[in-house]
Amino acid sequence: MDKVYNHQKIEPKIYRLWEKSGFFNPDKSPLRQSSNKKQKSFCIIMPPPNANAPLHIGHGVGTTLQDLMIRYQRMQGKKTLWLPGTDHAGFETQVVFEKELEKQGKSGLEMNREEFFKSVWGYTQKNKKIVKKQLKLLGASCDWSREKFTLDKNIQKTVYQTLEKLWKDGLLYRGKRIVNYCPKHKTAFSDLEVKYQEEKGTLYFVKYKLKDKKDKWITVATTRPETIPGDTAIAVNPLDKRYKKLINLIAIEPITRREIPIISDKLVDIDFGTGALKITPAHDSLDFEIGQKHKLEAIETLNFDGYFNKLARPLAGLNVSQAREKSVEILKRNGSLEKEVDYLHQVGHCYKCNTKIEPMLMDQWFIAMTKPLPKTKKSLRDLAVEAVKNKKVKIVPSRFEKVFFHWMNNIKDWNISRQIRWGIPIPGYHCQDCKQSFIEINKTPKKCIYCQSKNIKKDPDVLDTWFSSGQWPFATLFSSEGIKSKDFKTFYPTEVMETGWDILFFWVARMIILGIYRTGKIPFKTVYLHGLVRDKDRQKMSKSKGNVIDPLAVIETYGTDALRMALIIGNTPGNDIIISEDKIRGYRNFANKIWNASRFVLSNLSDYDGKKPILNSRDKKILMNLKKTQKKVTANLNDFKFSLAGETIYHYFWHVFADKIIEEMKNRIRNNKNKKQAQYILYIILKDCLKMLHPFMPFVTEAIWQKLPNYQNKKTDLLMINKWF
RNA sequence: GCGCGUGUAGCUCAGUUGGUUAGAGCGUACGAUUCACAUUCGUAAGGUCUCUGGUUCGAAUCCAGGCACGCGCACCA
Repeated sequence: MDKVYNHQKIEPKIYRLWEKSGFFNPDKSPLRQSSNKKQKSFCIIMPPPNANAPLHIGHGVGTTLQDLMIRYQRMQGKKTLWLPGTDHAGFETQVVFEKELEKQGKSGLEMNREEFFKSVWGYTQKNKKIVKKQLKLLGASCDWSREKFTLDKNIQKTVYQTLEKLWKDGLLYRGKRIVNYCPKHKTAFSDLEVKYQEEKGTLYFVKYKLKDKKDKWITVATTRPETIPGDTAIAVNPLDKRYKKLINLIAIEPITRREIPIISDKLVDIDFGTGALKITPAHDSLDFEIGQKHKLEAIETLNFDGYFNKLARPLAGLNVSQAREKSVEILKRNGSLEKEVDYLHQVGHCYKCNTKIEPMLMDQWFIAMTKPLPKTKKSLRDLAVEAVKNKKVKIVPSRFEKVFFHWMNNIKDWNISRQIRWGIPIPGYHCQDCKQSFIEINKTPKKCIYCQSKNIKKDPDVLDTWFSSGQWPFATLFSSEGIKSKDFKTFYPTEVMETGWDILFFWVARMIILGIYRTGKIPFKTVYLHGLVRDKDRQKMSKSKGNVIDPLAVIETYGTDALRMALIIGNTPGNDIIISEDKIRGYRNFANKIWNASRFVLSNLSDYDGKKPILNSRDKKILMNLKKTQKKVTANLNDFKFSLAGETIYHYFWHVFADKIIEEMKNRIRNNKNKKQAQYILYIILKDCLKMLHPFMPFVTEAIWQKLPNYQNKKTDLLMINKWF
């Protein structure tokens, strides 16, 4: 054995050894056969990394924690499956890819749909390979024979079937609604993709003259005077005494001079501004809601390219900020502007490019979240809330359950269509005659299912990525046989979903919703939410910020085991962690400590026969203490307290075993005092420590295990599949 | 507005249902070392556990409130 642990030399060899054994595959693991018939299964579906970039250190956290659980459970003798895969990540990937093109001086617009799709496909395939290589470097013991991609044929088939089911159940509908629209990316988003930022704005108090009542007016407060040409009413609260007499009168909109009614609706906040609200159904979601109720016209004055059209007359051809300036100018000139007040408010921005989101009226596909399922009184939301409420799905840490309920209570219908090119196409069709839309997943329809017209058009949009990844837990296990497949029966519901808290709504909630809806069963029993890795300035790591740490570089310098340990210790669920090189170096030293302590023990076992000698009470006490440590580590692992488990074994190995026990036994062996007992104790503790350490630091422990003497043929070849205590 | 989190050693963070001298990594001081390991060992310095009050035999831990920072959600136009 080398004097210093050489991770660069050993880690690749060990991974090859594991892969060659085939034991990552639960069907081939020998621990399975040696256990009783009612063997429990343990399955984690890996959150699929986006196939658009190499992994960053944040992925390292998830991968490490999952591998830790998987290795521990595998050693517990369970039929253990960790299923890997990657996500095509629709919008995310398209953005990254277009940036790449830009760097090369190209543009995605030069390509037609097929060419574009093909080049992105190639791009993701390349990244998939990199991701896979990185996962292996991290020591991931996942079953590569079951690897999946969100665009695999079978996955897409499952996704389509779910879509069809939703359609047939009346939960998927085509509707013209206000959606969040990014004028730069020219696509709609769900509510989650909008980031609100506080901004200094101006609240304009605008006078609308009353028709037939000279010199009388009603004043409304608005931050968006440029939308005035889209106004189709003014609304006041029915309880507002100030305006009671004005209800049902006609006001004159001050830019294009149209006549609009004054209506009453209890959604209007009496205390805001003047208590009178201008209603622009086409460009505001509350206004749209009120407009629907009162059957108001929705005048779409803003085009999808971000410029106003001729319906906004004097503002036509201007973008939003230009139009705002111009409208204020007009209002000032004609005496309609009562006053301007500085105003701090939250403005929605595109989470990717920070462009201001425009609420726009668009035809999109929505999933009804609060509508009852056929023959039940329960909605998709109800099913998910119920599962978490009665602890069928447990969230760790539990405080996120509150957050989950809060979000669920406010949930709105989910817009799943995206006006981009990379993703799973929506199998939707629009009839040009009767103007109705429908879903058809099995064939290309020839005519409209409603009016039989042959004048139908394929929907050009793709599905929100989260709609497909929201089905990941069962889609990955379905293979081609769906709900009857063997893997699905064996491993679903899966045991743990390990992911970051930042995608609790985006992903976890949707998996619970779609999992229960499609299979009737929860997708996983426990959700473990790890913290985000942040840099020294507490910034979230992201490629666009350029502050990512490349795990490859860290692994090369300090080794995977050191990195893993640094990511586990001090990392508690739901709390973010800051990773420092010093910490990683510290655990590199620990790996070396394990190596050298083992080297010492092994070099002193040459004349030992492996038999258990009679022990005195002092030696028994030492072994009792070992048992106590095992119990503590086991309990912590069962309780998702990985940091504590890691600290416990770290402390025991270094400061009890190496510092105290080895020193004592060293003297006894040298002086030939109870030498056999000393050798026995060293051997037993080392062996057990390697087991305990293996889920944390798989490489160094396996490498040493391979050098352990094999007394009475009792040693299993690979530590990886050795039985936990 | 509603909700959540954090505040522990110089720095970054742990602290398991309240229970002896509050821990880790790095850093600091002094010393050791051909004997498994300088990626080492020993010793030490360094903490009013954010503040105030309460419950308790006992509180970093539970409760109430204050201060500071961070975050999530929300149709206040």
